Amino acid sequence: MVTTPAESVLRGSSYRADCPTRQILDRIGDRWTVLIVGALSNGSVRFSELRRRIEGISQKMLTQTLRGLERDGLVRRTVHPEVPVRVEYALTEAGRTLREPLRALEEWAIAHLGEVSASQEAYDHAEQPPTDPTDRDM
Amino acid sequence: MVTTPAESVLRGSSYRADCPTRQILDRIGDRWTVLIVGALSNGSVRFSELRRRIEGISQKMLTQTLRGLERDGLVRRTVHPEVPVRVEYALTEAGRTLREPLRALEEWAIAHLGEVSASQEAYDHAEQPPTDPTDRDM
DNA sequence: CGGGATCCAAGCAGATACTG
DNA sequence: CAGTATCTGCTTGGATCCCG
Repeated sequence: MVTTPAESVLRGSSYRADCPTRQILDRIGDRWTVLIVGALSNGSVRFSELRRRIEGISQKMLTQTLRGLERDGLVRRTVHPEVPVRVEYALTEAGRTLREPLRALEEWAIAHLGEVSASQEAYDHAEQPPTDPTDRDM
Repeated sequence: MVTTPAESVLRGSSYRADCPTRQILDRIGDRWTVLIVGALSNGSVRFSELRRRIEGISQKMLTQTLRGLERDGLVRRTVHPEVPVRVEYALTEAGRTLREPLRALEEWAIAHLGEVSASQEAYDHAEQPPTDPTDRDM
């Protein structure tokens, strides 16, 4: 089995902490990042609007995740010094490029969530501790 | 660009806990799942080999994550009743289809990790608490 | 060798209260 | 409105021991 010298995780090579996938997973692998990127896909959104859109996210997590995205250069934060402060968030160019692979993942999710759920149910249903070896059927 | 009426997260529609992206994120959004799928991309791998490949994963997390993948129908577990027990893990058909979107994500990571890191450094460097307004230089 | 069970530490995340 | 700060609970995950 010839392995390419590329540091591709998806090829099965041994990878350490410095592998790209690992890095990016630490960035976007959390619960909210991908959802926020999705919510910003169409353009600038205000903080409170964002909060309403994502529903379930706490204000702390929203702020924290937005900070992370801003730090990564994926989201741009714009403060409008108006009467009540207005803050807009938007994807940067880099952030916009993230939409594509994320969309692919979403499509996979939509296409396969059904069988995944079915598999889960089957798995959970088939489980019983084989404490008694004499009763092994089913 | 016409928007489809689909419940697409990446279009910015409001999404709740039942949105597909949310579901799939709860599945593969953890630290190890994607890495394990990557490690299994080329075929069956034994438990201990898997553990060696991923490096940094504990036996508990490996077992736990593999169980989750098995439950989702993405990984098949095969026990060979040999002298010392041998257990092989392999992707199922559904699991193999996951490689594509994951590969897209990995490619994005490779292509953009540089600028992300640069952005992080710039962000971290520009930060200092403006506690004293009279001392604003540095 | 593969993995279940337990114990425990650290980090994640929610609720609340306060600021500009 | 858009945060920051703190306190705390819960989950995650590592280490260890033991079993088949």
